[in-house]
Amino acid sequence: MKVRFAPSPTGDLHVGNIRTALFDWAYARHTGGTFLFRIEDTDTTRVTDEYIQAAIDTLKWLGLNWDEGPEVGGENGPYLQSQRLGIYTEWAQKFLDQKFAYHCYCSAQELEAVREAQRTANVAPGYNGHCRDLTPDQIAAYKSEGRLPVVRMRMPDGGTTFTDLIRGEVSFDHKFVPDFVLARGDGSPLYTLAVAVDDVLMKVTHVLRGEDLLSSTPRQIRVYQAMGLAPEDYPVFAHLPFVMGQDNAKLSKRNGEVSIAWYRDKGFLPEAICNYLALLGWSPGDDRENVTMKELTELFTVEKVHSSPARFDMKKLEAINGDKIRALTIDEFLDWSLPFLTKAGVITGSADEIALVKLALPLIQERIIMLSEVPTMLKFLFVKNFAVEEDSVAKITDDASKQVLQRSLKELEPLSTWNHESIEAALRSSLIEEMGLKPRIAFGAVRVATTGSTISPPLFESMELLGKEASLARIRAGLEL
RNA sequence: GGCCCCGUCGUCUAGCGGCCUAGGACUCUGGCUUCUCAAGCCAGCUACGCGGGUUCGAAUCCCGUCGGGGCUACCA
Repeated sequence: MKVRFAPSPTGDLHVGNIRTALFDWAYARHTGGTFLFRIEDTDTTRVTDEYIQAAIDTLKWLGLNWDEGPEVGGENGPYLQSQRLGIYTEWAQKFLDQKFAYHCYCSAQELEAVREAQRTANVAPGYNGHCRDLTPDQIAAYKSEGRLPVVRMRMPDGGTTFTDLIRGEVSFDHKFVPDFVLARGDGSPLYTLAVAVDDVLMKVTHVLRGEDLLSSTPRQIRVYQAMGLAPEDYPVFAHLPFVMGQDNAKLSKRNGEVSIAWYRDKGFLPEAICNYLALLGWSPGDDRENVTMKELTELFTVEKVHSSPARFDMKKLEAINGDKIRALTIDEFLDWSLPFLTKAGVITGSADEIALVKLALPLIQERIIMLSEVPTMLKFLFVKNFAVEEDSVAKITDDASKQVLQRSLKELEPLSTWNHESIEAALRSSLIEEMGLKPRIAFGAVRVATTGSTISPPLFESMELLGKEASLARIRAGLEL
């Protein structure tokens, strides 16, 4: 049992690609089979080395490790189609020799004219078979014109029926599957050739891919036949439903970010992304939603995959990400947070800073949904030139607030033990009990003065970590505003 | 246009002929809790696209219809 993920990196891997990769991976792991990763870079005008590397990095970051493919190798390599060109040429020639395929000399303009005519005549579009049975004279004539022929597969009469693991039996009448091109005029292979040849040569048994490829399946099967494969040896197909954007269109930059890099920068955890994506078009069958990667491999089966498309919902992803963050141990949370803090310039990475971060993280673990919120939440602890946020200044310049700060200062200065219990006790008895203020009003003023914002981690714990000296200094500064 | 796929709350889904006056999660609304923001707890809103069958009985099976999507490349 071997499952493959074979993207064509014409851009950054997006949510749909990743969902496919995830299902491929989970299915392989579930069955104890092999997960093969192959790069389909036959479209040299659109695939770049950068995108290929990005695809590799993305899969690694997500934890979707592969058993065969780039970097890890394997006995069926190479795993970049651009390095396998000779193989495709060979097969194309074999198909030519066996008359399964033929040279087609039609020009792009001629083809377009045929299609145009078909459109207006309202008949099934597709290649009209013009070059199927050219005479030697005709061929010679085309050659003398300098035309470079493409290799075109001859679709036999009849039809193709196959059983899709997700959709059941699917049939195509060959009247609607025209002869298709295997190799370009310059000899380079097309997807239809390379994908089928590689799946056979790499001994792939299960093809899980996007439903956009459903109608190209008869063509792949035709190539298997031409390669001499017995029907029982054809790979099994399962066409995954789309992941769509909010407005029912395919996911794009317009309706939500699609690049996985964006999610990583925002501070989404790989496990949250995988968990959420797993729920798009699949469910364990009960009410479970929060699953670890390990549980996913245990629970995942293609039979449970839907046939209908799903819409991507950022809110749900965020909710799951929040859950995953809360499930982290402090050390894990620390490891994930540090890069965000250094990148934001909040800390430089010294041991003292890291120690303080570690003490502060428990305070914010249940109040954030993305790691990118960590720097904003903890900035007040590290900032050198402290200043109250512009929007919040007005909150502490009124007389009532001044009185609160004045009194706070008076109560806190003499404290010999500086921890959240002693701070709270001092402030509560004076501000709330003696002055008779509402907690949210009184503590709100102290919060703005010490953290610089109306939103912060719990106040007394924050002040404890900030330290007595800094806390008092900020309150004094607040009084000057 | 042709071919193919799809159709349960706003969204993701459970449901595979009676357990469904349709369950869960996210969102949203209201409340509780509360030092802010969260988290947590409680409550509420809202769905089987439509029309015919089959059946004692249908979200579940069949047909039609409408709607959405994909493909229709010397892209994948």
